[in-house]
Amino acid sequence: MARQGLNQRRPSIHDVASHAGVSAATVSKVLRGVATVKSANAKRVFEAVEQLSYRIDPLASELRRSKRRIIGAIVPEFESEFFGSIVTELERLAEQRGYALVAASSRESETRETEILERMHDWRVSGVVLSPVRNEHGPAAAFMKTNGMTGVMIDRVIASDTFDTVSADSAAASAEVARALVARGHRHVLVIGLGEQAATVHARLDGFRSQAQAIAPDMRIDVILSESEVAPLRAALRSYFSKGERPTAVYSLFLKGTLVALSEFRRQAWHCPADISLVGFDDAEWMQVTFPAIAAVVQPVRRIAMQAMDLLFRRIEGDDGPPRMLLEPCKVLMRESVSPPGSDRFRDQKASNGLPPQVGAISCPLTT
Amino acid sequence: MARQGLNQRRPSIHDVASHAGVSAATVSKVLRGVATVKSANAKRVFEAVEQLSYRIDPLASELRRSKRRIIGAIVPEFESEFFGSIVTELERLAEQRGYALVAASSRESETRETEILERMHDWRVSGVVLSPVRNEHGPAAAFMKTNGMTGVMIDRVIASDTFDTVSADSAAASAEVARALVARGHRHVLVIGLGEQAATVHARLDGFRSQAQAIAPDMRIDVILSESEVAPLRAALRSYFSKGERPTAVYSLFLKGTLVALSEFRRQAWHCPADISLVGFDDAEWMQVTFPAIAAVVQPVRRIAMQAMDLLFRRIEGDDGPPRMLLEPCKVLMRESVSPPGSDRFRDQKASNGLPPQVGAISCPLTT
DNA sequence: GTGAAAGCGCTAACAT
DNA sequence: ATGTTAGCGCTTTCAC
Repeated sequence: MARQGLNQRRPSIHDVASHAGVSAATVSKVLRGVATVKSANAKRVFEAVEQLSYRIDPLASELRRSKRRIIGAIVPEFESEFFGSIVTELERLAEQRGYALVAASSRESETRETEILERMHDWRVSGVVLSPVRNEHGPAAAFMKTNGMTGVMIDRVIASDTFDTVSADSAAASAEVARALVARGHRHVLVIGLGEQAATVHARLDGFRSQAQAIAPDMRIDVILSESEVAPLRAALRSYFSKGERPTAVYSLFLKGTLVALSEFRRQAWHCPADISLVGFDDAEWMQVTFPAIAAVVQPVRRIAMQAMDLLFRRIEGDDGPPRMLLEPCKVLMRESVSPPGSDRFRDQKASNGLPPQVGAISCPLTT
Repeated sequence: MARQGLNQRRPSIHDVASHAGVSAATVSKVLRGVATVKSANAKRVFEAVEQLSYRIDPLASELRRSKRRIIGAIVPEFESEFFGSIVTELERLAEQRGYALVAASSRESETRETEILERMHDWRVSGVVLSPVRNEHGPAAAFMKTNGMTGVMIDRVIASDTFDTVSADSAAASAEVARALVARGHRHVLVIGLGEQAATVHARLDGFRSQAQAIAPDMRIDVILSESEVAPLRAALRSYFSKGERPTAVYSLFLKGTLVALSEFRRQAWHCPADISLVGFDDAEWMQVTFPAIAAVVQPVRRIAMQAMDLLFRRIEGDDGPPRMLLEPCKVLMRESVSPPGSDRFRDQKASNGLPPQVGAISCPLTT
């Protein structure tokens, strides 16, 4: 049985050289495609490479050339669809340009964020795509600036005076949510969010609030922002409801809040949307297969990744223009979890056949 | 405005040396904690390090020492909660031992899987945690073996004669699902799965089938296995239902199948669990906040990651015993989506108040 | 105790 | 057209 991990010393460029009867320099030239090599020798080099199944050690090579074809990516977590997709896209785009992507998760900690950044700096990465825990003014950004790192910030950012930023146009999306809710007659909305994600949360909240107030001055907007953890938000929400507050709709500014809201609805034995409507920022695959299907703001993940990489490589290639700030438009999907308040259209339907309502004919493509 | 990306040459060990008035060798010794350095000199070195904010270039250092403190991780995708958590855990465990984790996604392609493996081999990673697209016999495993790489395989594997494997005990979990369904009186179950994930799917299917047949020989089990894509599964499921087949329960062998099943239920205007029960392999956060809450098999993510890393580092440290095969027990959460067939307990409840049923008093902790 | 020298695997001038 | 030499940033004998 062939054993694993023998760690047989891999052939070096010198092994190839002696095998082919040339010098290491020649091998290097052949492999980097320098034209000035006699084709007979080139051939012998290729044969030796083949025989020894030699491959360049990219890290050694890049050490010598003092540049590393590595892009770092830092996200708050790997577990969510959103950041998972972001990393997937960044990986694809980096590899497209012949770079390797090294991804790490800050696990919602700014300390860890900076540590990762230090490591990436130690690795001499060519550039970093940073999705900061909090916003564009944290210690990570400061570290990048101080150390002259090349980077682009995404997602939980508004605008930086040092780095390019790319994010979803949260304010516009929130305004659209406001219009949709107002149009359906909602005049008392609870907005829930996480405090620490300052940049994004405020954009989302303000976008909603200003639009709502503009078109429905009688709108009452309650806000519950918790710290970074989910538990306090749940507690606050529970206490809010137990005080007898009954908004007709909830707008959650982030995915976990949507889950919290749903679970609190269950706890109160409220039916969505008959008793209360729900819209959440961030879409997820499951939201279109549940009953009711959950209305959501869809972030343009691929576009964000694309723009970020474009800007990053522009910087890597030497562009030193002023920092750019990109806002990419979201899509708002008004699904079944939103209906006019008190309309009870589902409840009414049910009375007729004794069954909860189902929208049978809708096809629900899972592909996103 | 301080510009980014200046790429000011970073201080090297020689800069520190001259700053401290010693040689590079001495600096190296101090930094690696060799005791035989006069403390006065050590102090000056530390000061210089501080002043220049010098940091060792780990890649250069490891080049010289011909070992790289890097662990590679390859997963089929980043987007799912399961693999997201796996990567998070692996990252944590690798860093705990002073290694960096470099994660990559094969995007369900065996070709890409091997390419990634080649790159990691080029990088001279110390070891690899591979979650193969298909199973332990694919080209990736062959590549690792041929090249004497150190590695552990997880998730979609049963047992390898070359590498350690760690996976959830799919068969046992499936048997438990079978018992639960049989106990509730189900005698016609549809099992759906994805064909290409051969290793896992078969363990899950066989575990279910043999247990069901053992305790309920009259059980009818239909099986729909599709290729790797979701679309054909959906089509097959739709055609199956449109033929008039009416199993009383569906057991989905993987998460995406659970979503497909739910969306097809909707399409048929069937109510879960009144009309049909549903259990899925793989849990997700949202499954406990929907109505009905979805019954699911919970994989022991952290344990899998832990065991994988333990085995891997044992190999890295030279263990060359025979390959081990670890099966970690799952938890089966029988939530509301499973009820006795035709029981209509929800339907009955509804008749009384004209509302769909809600389990109000259940608290649904989101923490997993 | 310390530093000069050699070298990890590779590349780039510079000779030839 | 090729090989020699020097060196990327670091570590490690091995003399002193």
